[in-house]
Amino acid sequence: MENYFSVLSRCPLFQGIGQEDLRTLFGCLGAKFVSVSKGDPVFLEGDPAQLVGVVLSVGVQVVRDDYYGNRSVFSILQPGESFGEAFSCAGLAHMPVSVFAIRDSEVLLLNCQRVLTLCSRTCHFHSLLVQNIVKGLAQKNLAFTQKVRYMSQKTTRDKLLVYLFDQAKQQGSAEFVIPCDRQALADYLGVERTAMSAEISKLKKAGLLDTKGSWFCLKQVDRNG
Amino acid sequence: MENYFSVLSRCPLFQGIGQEDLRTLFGCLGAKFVSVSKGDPVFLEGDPAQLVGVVLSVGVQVVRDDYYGNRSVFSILQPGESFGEAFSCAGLAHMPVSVFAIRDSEVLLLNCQRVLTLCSRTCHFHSLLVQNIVKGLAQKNLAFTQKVRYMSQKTTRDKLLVYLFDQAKQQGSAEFVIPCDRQALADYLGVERTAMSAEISKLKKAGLLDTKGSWFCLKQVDRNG
DNA sequence: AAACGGATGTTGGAATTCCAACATCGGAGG
DNA sequence: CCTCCGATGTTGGAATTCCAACATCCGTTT
Repeated sequence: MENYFSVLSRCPLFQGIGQEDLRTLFGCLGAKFVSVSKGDPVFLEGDPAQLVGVVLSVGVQVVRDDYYGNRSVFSILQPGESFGEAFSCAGLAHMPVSVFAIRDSEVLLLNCQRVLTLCSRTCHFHSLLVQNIVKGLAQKNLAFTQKVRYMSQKTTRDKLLVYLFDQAKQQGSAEFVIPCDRQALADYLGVERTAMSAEISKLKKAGLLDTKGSWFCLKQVDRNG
Repeated sequence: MENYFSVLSRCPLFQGIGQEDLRTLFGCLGAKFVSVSKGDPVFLEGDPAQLVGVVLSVGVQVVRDDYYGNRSVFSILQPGESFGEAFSCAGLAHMPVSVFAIRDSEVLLLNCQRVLTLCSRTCHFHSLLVQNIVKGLAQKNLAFTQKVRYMSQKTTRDKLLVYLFDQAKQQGSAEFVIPCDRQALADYLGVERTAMSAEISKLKKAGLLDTKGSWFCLKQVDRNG
């Protein structure tokens, strides 16, 4: 574990828990450090859904197979990211996805039930771990809620505008910087980059906004006139 | 609380916790039963995000205002449903939405921090409550993940097919029943009902599936020849 | 300064979706 | 059996999006 403390300390799951406490916690929870060879699974679809994993070194991907067995890559995980908690915490009996190492990798595995069922001597950091898991799940919920709201808008223009209004509100100013480039924004909103670009131009010409690079400025519209 | 035990016992948040245990739990957590008059807020946007609410009687809605103050209804909550946990658990400082009673209503309010921070004498049902919260958040995550995957498909046809393949897989059979009518499915997938209807017809004619009402049957396609 | 490359903007025709209007089906009730 | 009505399917033109190809801008390198 010593080798990975720098990763663990940056992992949202263990935020606020010191190195010594982590050691205690892992003992208490029966945490396992596992080496996975390139191409081998961390777990397979259909396995009991009880694990929460933390990626310690690069090269772990989540894959799912459709009804006809066509495999698609769901996500590629970075060191410090955790996986499996949504499935294990949702009470699913079986994992609906598989996780493979695409290189020789190390992962930390925790038993979700042991994490959530509190030990008799309630240690502070165990409670912190639960709060961190809850926080992560809740934050993903909020992120999903927003994304779905944008994607549910009918037109490219509306998706863009709802997103920009949200940014303005979140940043508390009609003038703000978005955290991604045009291509990433288009992908996030589920629209064509070029169509979005065209809409941005129209909005500019209509005097509704100004933008340069990642900087945007929404112009107040008189809605009563 | 006696009046509402039937609602509370059906609430996912309190699953597996008996009436007597609930009484103890509510005492321990300082739960508050609150009456809200029609039109009054349960909480307002900008309030500290620390509450988890449970709707006890009909008439509670979540609203949000955009950057220019235009109000839109986010969702209407049914008795037994909980609200606010995503915001309070995500560590937001302030509520990004308001919750209003649209009729005289009763709600139960819990302090999220007190729920997640375990009391020194770790009672079993307190742990259960935490697990139920985590389960709810995790299940919403899974539901969102699916919806986003469907909505991210480019065409109506692909959205529909990915959804149907998922259903087949989830129900373990090429023949299955979906839990909603055409209009609701179209809304869920973010497509036009009529466009979806047209796609279904095409797929039928192409021999790729059969359907009647909520019953569907996917035809195995020989992908190797 | 010139060359280069990545990000962004523009354009036009093909493909798709949207929308309204209407057709058809099938169950509930008279 | 008939009528009604909601759910579903069909259709055609308008609107939008998609896609590829290309233009422009701008910072970096040589």
